[in-house]
This record gives sequence, C-alpha cells and structure tokens, in this order.
Amino acid sequence: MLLLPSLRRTLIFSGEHKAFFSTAIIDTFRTALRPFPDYKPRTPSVQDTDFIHHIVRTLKHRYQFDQIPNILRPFASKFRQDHLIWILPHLKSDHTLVLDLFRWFQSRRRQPVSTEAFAIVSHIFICANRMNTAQSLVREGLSSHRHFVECMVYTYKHWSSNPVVFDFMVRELLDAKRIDETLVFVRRLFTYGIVVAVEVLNVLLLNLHVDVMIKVFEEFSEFGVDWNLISYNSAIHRLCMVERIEEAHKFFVEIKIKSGQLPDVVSYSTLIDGYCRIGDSEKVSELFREMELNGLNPNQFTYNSVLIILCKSGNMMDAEKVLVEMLDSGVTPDEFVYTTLINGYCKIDDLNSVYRLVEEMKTRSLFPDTVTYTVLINALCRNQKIVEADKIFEEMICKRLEPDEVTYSALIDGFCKAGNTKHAFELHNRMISLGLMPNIVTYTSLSDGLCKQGDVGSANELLYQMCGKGLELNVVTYNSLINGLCKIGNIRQAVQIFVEMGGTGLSPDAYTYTTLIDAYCKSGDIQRGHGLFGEMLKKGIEPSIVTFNVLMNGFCQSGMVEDGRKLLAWMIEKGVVPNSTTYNSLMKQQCSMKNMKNTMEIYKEMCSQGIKPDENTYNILIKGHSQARNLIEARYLHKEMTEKGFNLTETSYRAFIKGLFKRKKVIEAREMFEEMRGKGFSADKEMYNMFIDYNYTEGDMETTIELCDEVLEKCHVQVIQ
DNA sequence: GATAATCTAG
Repeated sequence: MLLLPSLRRTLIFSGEHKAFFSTAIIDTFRTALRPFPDYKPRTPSVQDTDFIHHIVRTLKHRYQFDQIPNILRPFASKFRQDHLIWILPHLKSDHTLVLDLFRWFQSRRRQPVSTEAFAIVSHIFICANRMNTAQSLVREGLSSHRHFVECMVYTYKHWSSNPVVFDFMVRELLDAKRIDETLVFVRRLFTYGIVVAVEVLNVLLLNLHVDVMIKVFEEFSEFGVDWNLISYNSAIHRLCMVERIEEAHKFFVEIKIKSGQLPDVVSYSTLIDGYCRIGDSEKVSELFREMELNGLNPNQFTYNSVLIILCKSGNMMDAEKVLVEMLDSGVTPDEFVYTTLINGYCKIDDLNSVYRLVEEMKTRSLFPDTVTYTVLINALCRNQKIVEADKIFEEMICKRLEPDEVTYSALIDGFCKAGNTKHAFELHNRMISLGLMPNIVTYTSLSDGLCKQGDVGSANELLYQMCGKGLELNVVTYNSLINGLCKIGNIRQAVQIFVEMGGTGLSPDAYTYTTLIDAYCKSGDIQRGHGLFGEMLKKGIEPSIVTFNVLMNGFCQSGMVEDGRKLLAWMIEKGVVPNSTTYNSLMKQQCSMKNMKNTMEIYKEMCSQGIKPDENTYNILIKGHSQARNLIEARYLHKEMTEKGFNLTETSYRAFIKGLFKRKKVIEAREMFEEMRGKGFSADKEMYNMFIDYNYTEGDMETTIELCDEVLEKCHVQVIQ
C-alpha cells in the first residue's frame, strides 16, 4: 500500500508527459509494480571532494579561453572514472563542457569509460533535448556496453527521472534491430509503471512477427497502452500482407470499439487492399460503399488496389472504367496507378496501349521510374522483343535510373527465355559486381533457362551453389526443376524431387501437379495422371484451366473420346470456362479419326461459347480439311487466319499444299510451296516428288534439276545409279 | 500508418 503514491508519480505516458491516474489499471497490476532501483553514486572522500571542487572551479573559470587537455593537465594523473561522475552534477547545465570533458576522458584511454558514465552522460543529453549528441552517445553505449540498458534504468531515478529517456532508448534499440531485447525492456518498464509512447511502440509493432504483434497488441492494451489509429492501421496492414484478412477485419472493427476513433481513409484503403489481394470483390464494393457513407473519399491508394486486381485478371476494360471513375471523382493518377495499368496491358501483351500510357504519363509530367521501366522490360521480353528490352534497359541507365534486382531478374529471364543463357549469366555477374544480390527469382529464371535447354544437371549445380549463399528453393524453383526432368523424360527423378519438396515443408501446388499429370499423360500412363488429378482434388488444390487441358490432351491422344467429352461437361458444370486449347485437343482427335463433320461441330460449339480460335485451331482445321480434300474450307480458313496475322506450321503447310496439288490447284500450290520455303520450312520427299514430276512433265528442266538437288540435300535421298 | 515490377504447368 505504501507503494501506491510513488507509483502514481512514475506511471506516466512518457510520450505525452501526462500523469496517469486510472486506479483501475493500477489495481490490475499493483502486485507487479515495483519502484525503480535505488542507486546512488559512491560518496567521495574529503580529499576527493577537494579535488573535484578544484577541477570544477578551474573548468568554469578557464573553459571559455582554453582547451580541456590544457586546463586539466595538472589534474590528469589523478583523474579517475569516479571523478568524472562526481564532477558531472556541477556542470550539468553546460552541455558543451560536459561533452568535451567526457570525450577528453575517453580519448585519454587510461581507463575505459564505464557503462555508468556513458549512461549518465546519455541521460543528461536526452533530457537536454540535444538529440543528435544523445543519439551518438546512446548508439555508442548500446554497441559497446553489454549492460547499457540495465545501467540506464539504474541511473534513471538519480540522474534524469524523465521518462522521455525510455522512448529514446526504445527507439534506438529498434533502430539497431534488437527487437527481442526491446520487447523485454518495454515489458520491464511496465513493471516500473512506465508506458512507452505509443508512437514508439508503433515502430516496435512493425518489427514483430505478425503472431507476436497480435499478442503484444492485446497484452500492451492491458498494461494501459492506448493504441492509436496508426497502430490499428499497421496491424491491419501486416495481417493483410499475409492474407489473414478475417483477423485484419477484426482489428478494423475494433478501432471504433477500443480506441474510440473512427477508421480513416488509410484504414479503409488498407483493408480494401487486403480484400483485393484475395480477390474478394464483393467485400471491396461493400467497403467502398461504407466509406462513402462515412464521408470518406477513396484516394490513389484505394483506387490502385482495385486496379491491381483488375489488371491481374487481364480485365483492362473494367480497369479503364475505374480510371475514368477515379478521374471523375477528382483523384489524379500517379506513377503507381500508371505503372499498374501499364503492367496490366503488358500481361495481355497489348504493347500499343503500353506505349500510349507511357506517353500519357509524360503529358501529366509523371516520369517512368525503375519500377515502370522494369514493367516495360518485362513486357518486351514476354513478346520476344529481347533486343528492344535490352535497349530500354540501357535507356534507363542513361537516364540515371538505377536498375535493381527485380529489373535485372526480368531481363535475365528474358534472355533465358530467348535461349541466350550465356548473356543471362553475364547479367547475373554484372549485378553482383554492382553490389546487387540475385534473389530466388533470379536463380529460378537461370535454372529454368538451363532446364529448358535440357541441361538439368547444370541447373541442379547452380541451385546447390545458391543454397550455399543462404537462399532457399521455393515452390516455383521446384516446379521448374520438376518440369525440366519431365521434359528430358526422367519422370522417376521428377517424382523424387516432388517427394523431396514435400519433405522441406513446401506444398506442391497446381503447377506441380499439372506438370506431373502432363508428363504421365504424354508418356501414355493416363492412369497415373488421372490418379494425381484425384490426389490434388483431395488435397483441396484447385486445378487450373491448364490442368484440365493437360488431362483433355491426355484423353484425346489416347483416343478416350468419351472421357474427354465427360471432362468438358464436368468443367462447364464446375464453372471452369474452357478455352481454345481445350477445344483444340478435341478437334485434333476428331481430325485424326478423319471425322471432319464432328470436328466442325466442335468448332461451332466453341465459337458459340464466344471462344476465339487461336493459331493452333486454324492449323488443326486446315490440316484436317486438307487431308480430307475439303479445299474450299481449308482455303477459307487460311484466308481468315492470314488476316488475323496467324501463321501455318510446317506440317499444316505440307498438308495444305498436298491438298491443293491433289485438287489440281497447281499454281496456288506452287505459290504456297515457295512461301513455305521462304519461311525456312522444308518440304518432305512426297512433296518434292510431286513438284519434280510436275515440272518434268511440263518440260521445265531447270526447276526440275533445282528441286532434285534440293531433295538430295534436304531429305538425304540416296541416288540410285 | 497504406500503393506499382521479376520466376513455374498446356
């Protein structure tokens, strides 16, 4: 009970310097509260007291005319650690003198400066609000004195009694990333009745693991911390980042209940961003409406989150609508908004819109930054424009924008995909020499590049070296490696890696399963492929359109038409929208059965669903029709595909030309033959024979001989004498 | 106190 009055003095919100008198809280932890340790400096002897006064007098008298080493020369040999501490109270108000004296003592190096002296001088400077000096003193103290924090607590009552000291200490501990220590310290301060400023505790929150953060939020509230809006918004943000949206929403609701404040535009935008990340558009609209009802206007942050999900799903029409809405409500798009939109158009490979937006940015005096350039480089790489991508990379360097690890990774990936792993590795070396650390994405790109060349061994070696640098393989790296092994026909080892991956605590995803299902299907083992499909469903991994297409291809290639049809029906029932690849497999199968009637029925079904035929569709249909000698259909489709800028493949050219030839459309066949050769494709023996025979009967000996030479060279035909 | 970019499957 005696404890209470003194506690009331120390129980202070240090940041605000206001007394804290809530008896309810004091009662809660009355038993836990304790006074600050009682500390007093040692008492000087009579001789020491004389010595000290002598020094103090001399210092005060001569300090403005002379330097400390000169002034103290006569005293230097007897000057000890304790003298320093005894002198300080007499000089307290002259901070420059205190610091000079302290530094002089340090520089003598006769005796190391004690933790106590460091702590006392730190107290003096923090209380004097001389923050720069205080900071360097505290930093020095923290880094070179093991018990500095402890000593600050011990010397507190005697030397400062100003709780600001602890805000300062906590800030510095956090700055030095000594997080666990900070947590222990703040909890200890509670036991003395000191509550560190919420502004400082907010920094602590940012540095805690999200689970610890939640616990601390609750725990500290009980100790009397009044979390503010910034605290709540940070907590919401942290939870959203790890997609723990329900918990984030709980914090959002608690703002009103527990802090008595109202969520602001940051709270709303942060929560909206969280819902955007998990793709819950209903909640997003709900929150937008709620914001409006509360008289809050969405800003760039709010709109950008919405734009990101629309762009990610390639829905640029709606993204443009949101942009208009944003402009209408008077919010001007910034670099972030533009970069998001540009990235959206990159993802659907609409380079024209990309260039349009870059120009539009300039008209608004916004300039592409490193991120915008990275997006552009990525767009060009995706469109096989590696030369242009490299040019853009040089351009950004010229504009003194610094490419970071993401920029390098994007370009490295581009070169890997273009098959130029050599240059990709050169870029990797260049980034290291510039002090940029390649990350797991960089290594995955390089490893994937090697795998795609069939060099899984080198990829393995590279990843081994990478692990030596402390980086860990992620799901993407594993998937790429599994794919590499599958593509060189080594399914067994791919499955081994699949098992190893599970052992490291990483869970296989839709990519992993799809890759293995495809490998099994292509090797003719539909049973195993189907088995894995069942396994992924059981594990709750959602199959993608690619998974369905891989299975569909498996069924169709094995002639399991009925299963293919059933799969299509099932997909539609489950709301998975088939695409052209799905239908292509079915059509290809029907073509191989020479059933063009069924093929065209499937084609019509596909078109009626609003699914546009792709390059592959046209190739399948033209080849099928040509082989069935339906030249009218083949020609019509060829015209249509040419208009769309699609190209025939080598086998389609061959089938089409043969079809034309057999239907006696010789001139047209000849034209196509030249066009095909012009594209670097070669004819087969049968086709050469057709044209050689024809030219010979027509009496064109020159062409006949030319074609004979070519067939000898290209088809390795042996000449029978 | 909150926003944009890089890697994997057909």
